Amino acid sequence: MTVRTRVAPSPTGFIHLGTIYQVLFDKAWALKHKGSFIFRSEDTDRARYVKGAEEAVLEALEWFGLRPEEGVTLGGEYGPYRQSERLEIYKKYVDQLIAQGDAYYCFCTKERLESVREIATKEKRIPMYDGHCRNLDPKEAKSRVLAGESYVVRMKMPKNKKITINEVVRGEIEFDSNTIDDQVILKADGFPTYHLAVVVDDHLMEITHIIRAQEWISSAPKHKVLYDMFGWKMPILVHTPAIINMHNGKKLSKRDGHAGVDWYKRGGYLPEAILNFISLLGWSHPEGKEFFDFVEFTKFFELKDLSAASPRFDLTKLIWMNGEYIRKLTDKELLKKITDWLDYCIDSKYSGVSEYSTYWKSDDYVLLKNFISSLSEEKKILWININKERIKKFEDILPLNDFLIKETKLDFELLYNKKSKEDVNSHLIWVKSLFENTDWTIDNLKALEKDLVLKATDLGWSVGDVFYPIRVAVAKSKISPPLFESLYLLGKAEVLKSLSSAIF
RNA sequence: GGCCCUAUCGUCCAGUGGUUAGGACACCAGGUUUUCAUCCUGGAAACCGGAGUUCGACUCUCCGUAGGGUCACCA
Repeated sequence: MTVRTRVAPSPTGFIHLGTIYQVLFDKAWALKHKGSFIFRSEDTDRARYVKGAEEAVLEALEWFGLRPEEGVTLGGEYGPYRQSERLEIYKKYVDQLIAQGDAYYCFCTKERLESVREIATKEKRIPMYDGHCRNLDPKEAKSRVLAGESYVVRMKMPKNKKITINEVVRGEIEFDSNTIDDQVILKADGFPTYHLAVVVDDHLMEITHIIRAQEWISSAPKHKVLYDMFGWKMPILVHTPAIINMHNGKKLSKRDGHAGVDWYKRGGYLPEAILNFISLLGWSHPEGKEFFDFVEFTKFFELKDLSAASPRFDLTKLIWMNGEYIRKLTDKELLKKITDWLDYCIDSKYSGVSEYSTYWKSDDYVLLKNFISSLSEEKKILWININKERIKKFEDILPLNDFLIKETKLDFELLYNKKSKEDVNSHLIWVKSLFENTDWTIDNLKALEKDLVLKATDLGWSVGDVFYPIRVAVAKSKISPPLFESLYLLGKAEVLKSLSSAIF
């Protein structure tokens, strides 16, 4: 039996990190068994449909290297892969269920259903459909349908039955059929609901393993009943842990800025780092390794090793891991990625703000881009090199390079730093004259740096005291990337200008 | 509230019927360094509670408790 897994997102335009998390396992499992991973679009909710959303999903999957083998826009033998194009198919199976007496027409209005729910809630009962149309005479119902009355179709949930589903991670889970609603399977607009469509499609597309988020566990018995009604074999069920937002303890929702893939793209996270990190949520490498790529993950991953508990999603560790991945890149690779990332940020219309980032609306992207293109190849590499071990995600590079890309203001108090104005002034005047007589090459500057260290000892100053005022005068901050490399990149004219304005 | 799932350091994961309960991030301290960062060394830090089974339970069972999920003509 060929393994076939699938992801079936609703094309709403938002790509949830949880989808990627799920796909990681779907894709890995299919790959591991030389099977196929399928992308199906569950676009049965016309109200939420967003144009271009399917392409966006695909693009995101590709960014992570989790490309489906088959599906929407990709083609395959089991199409169409868009549920809105499969209406006739669903209709056929709905009719079958009605004919079998496993489903029935329901003419209840939304208002009636609402009031039923309301009363139930008030009386502290479970808000469920009251079965008003369940026992309507099928012939009479049919004639009302033919007469043009608006209707939905509901599945006839059996009474007083134990429904048992088998789940790979959690084992057998038992449900009481009386606690499960007569689910609507066909809506008034002729579209199926998720429950019907997913069962029909998974069966027809010969899906062998349903790997999806754990919030679906409670709908599994509904699906099980449908499979039984059709006389179909249910695929193997696997439920991945829900990712919990550690700030509020709830599952990561799209209201949480960092739930969307774009947030990571924009912040400058590497897809391979994200993948590595999330694969460690609910799973661990048998050898205890922390760093591994997707291919290695696929090799070691087993569905049964998945944890049943829901992990809290701690960005801190991802940030650390992303930094590690950045440092593994060559200077050239990193430079390319940073420039691509800048282009992405500049081109993107996105203007969201986030509690985790304050740079998203900044013009700094353009300034930095211009700065980089103004550098010679040799300077570009030097620049990336001194930034590499100082950033954990690309966006960190913005504040770090403030003084290189724009006018920044000098804080004299910071410059003097409890020393006398006279001492600092005379020191800077002296340094300035040294710079003036220096031919601006990196070698000369590094030599000068060495001289200054020696000079400090002569003068009986601490080495730090010698460099501190230069750093503050030029970088306008007491922290900066390596000083002389920075001076070199800034250029002689700018450096002298900064020193002049620091001397009074 | 009904139903379902879950429970080891602050966080993510290991772990065995008898262990000094292990690793990573974060944190703290020290070292390297002209700042920051990187890097190195060390430290603090956990088995939700109560019964039961057992010679012995963090590990098995039950009951609590807590957290999460789900109860739509959304998926």
